[in-house]
Amino acid sequence: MRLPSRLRLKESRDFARIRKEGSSQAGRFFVLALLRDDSLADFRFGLVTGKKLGNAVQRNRLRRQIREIIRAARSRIRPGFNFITVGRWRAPAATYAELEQDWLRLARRAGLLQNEPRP
RNA sequence: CGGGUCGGCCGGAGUGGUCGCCCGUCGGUCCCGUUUCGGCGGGGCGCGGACGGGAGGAAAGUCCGGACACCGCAAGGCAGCAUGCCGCGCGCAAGCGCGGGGGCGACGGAGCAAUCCGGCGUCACGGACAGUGUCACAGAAAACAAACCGCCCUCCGGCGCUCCCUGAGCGAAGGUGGGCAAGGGUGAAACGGCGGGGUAAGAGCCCACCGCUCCGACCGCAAGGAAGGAGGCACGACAAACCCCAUGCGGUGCAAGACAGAACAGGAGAAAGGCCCGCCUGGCCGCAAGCCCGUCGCGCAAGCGGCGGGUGGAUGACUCCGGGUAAUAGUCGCAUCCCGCGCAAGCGGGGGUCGGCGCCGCAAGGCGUCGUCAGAUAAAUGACCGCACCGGAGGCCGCGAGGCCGAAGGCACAAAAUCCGGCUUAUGAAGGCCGACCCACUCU
RNA sequence: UACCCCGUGGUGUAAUGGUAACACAGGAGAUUUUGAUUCUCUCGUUCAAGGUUCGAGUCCUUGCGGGGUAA
Repeated sequence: MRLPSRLRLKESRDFARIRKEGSSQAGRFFVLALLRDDSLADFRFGLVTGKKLGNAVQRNRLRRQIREIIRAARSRIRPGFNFITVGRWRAPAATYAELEQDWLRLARRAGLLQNEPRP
């Protein structure tokens, strides 16, 4: 399953809108915020890795790992959502398995995941 | 010769599988235009398409300099800033390399000491008789000489002492005038040091040695050094205080700047006033709006880099420099025309002209290289799994020396953002080179 | 990415190159029957490391940390 950058949220007003009007779930390593948008055929997502998380190398690495988690779960993500994932300060020290477990738990609780994979 | 510790320098991180990200080219597919129905052109893409390419030595910090762009075209002056021993080399500059000179520091040696010599380390190392300023506390005195305690002489004084007692001699405290700077002690720093002579006491007052200042044969391209002579000493420190001298620098920064589309809103013409990115000499003038998003700038470029072999010089290695060889040169800039697509910026293709440099050829004309292939923009270059490597908790075998298995964990610092040169800081595995020290061995 | 500022007790501010000062807060003590008030004492690597200087919070260099601006 591919994950091109076309699905990325890039504009500041999108992020602000989701944080203001959407709902959010907080876990050990991430904060997941999402907002329904039925005009979308697919979903769109944004990533936030603030300066508290470390230097550029650590932030880039975390972002890639989140991207990989979303790519792996893409077939089960319900369409019609904009969501953003914010890294928390503990995340750079965690392993990939820990990050994936935490993110999936948040996504399930937020109702982002469906049980049956989409074709 | 071997081993070890510490420091410096070079060196930039193994391998396989599955999946993914960004850019380019070529396909595939859908749509649009056109069509002589074969195609052609363009645009889009969600294709589990193909091929090629895809972070660093510091990409970092932003401490300097340059390119480039704009601003008043950049001229002069003021202000401000930067640099600062000498020579050579490289460089546009910042700066770097090598050599030399001088200062300072601890150490070693000589000497009674002052001081001198030596190698090592280190230095932002122009100027303190151009001027101004500062030097706290302590101390008598802190920058130009002076004198608190003190030493000495003269005179006054005279409560004391001695003697052969109407007298004579000695004389404390205190005071007047004068000479001196040895000693005291303070301080970061006190107007030379040590020894001798000299003197009422002293003093470079005189002498030897040393230091200092001036002159200086001679040496050196120079910074500077210096035999010798003279002066008896006068000349404190701070310019990373103001400053002076010399040299250099216009300012702002790719969010520079150019353009396109869309959106938005009134007012005015003179004057007042405003603007021109330190100020002046000097100019200009409708105001407001201008974010974001998109296109360009933006990477086929610099006489740029890499590989192999050999040589001379400097250096501790690294490295740097000189000359030669490999080695062979068709590209660049600007203007302009045509076609297609796109709302447009622009993109793609083609033609011709002008200018510049270069190889081959008489000429028309032709030619070809080891590479130059990061270009994102909420920002690509990775994720996961395995094997290597380090690591050794713990376990097993053995009488023992020792051998075998092996978990956790680890596998640096850190990621382009307009480009380039330097500086600084971080880290630096394996392997290699150099220096200092220690141990062992051999020889003397 | 580029540029510009700032670092002094727990907090907010001072300090011509010469003993780091003031207020509030905290702690201990005194006064008071107790408390408040008042008084005394206490609390510092001046962000770090080098350098200049006799002497550095101050001057210089390099780092570290924080903040700001970019119609």
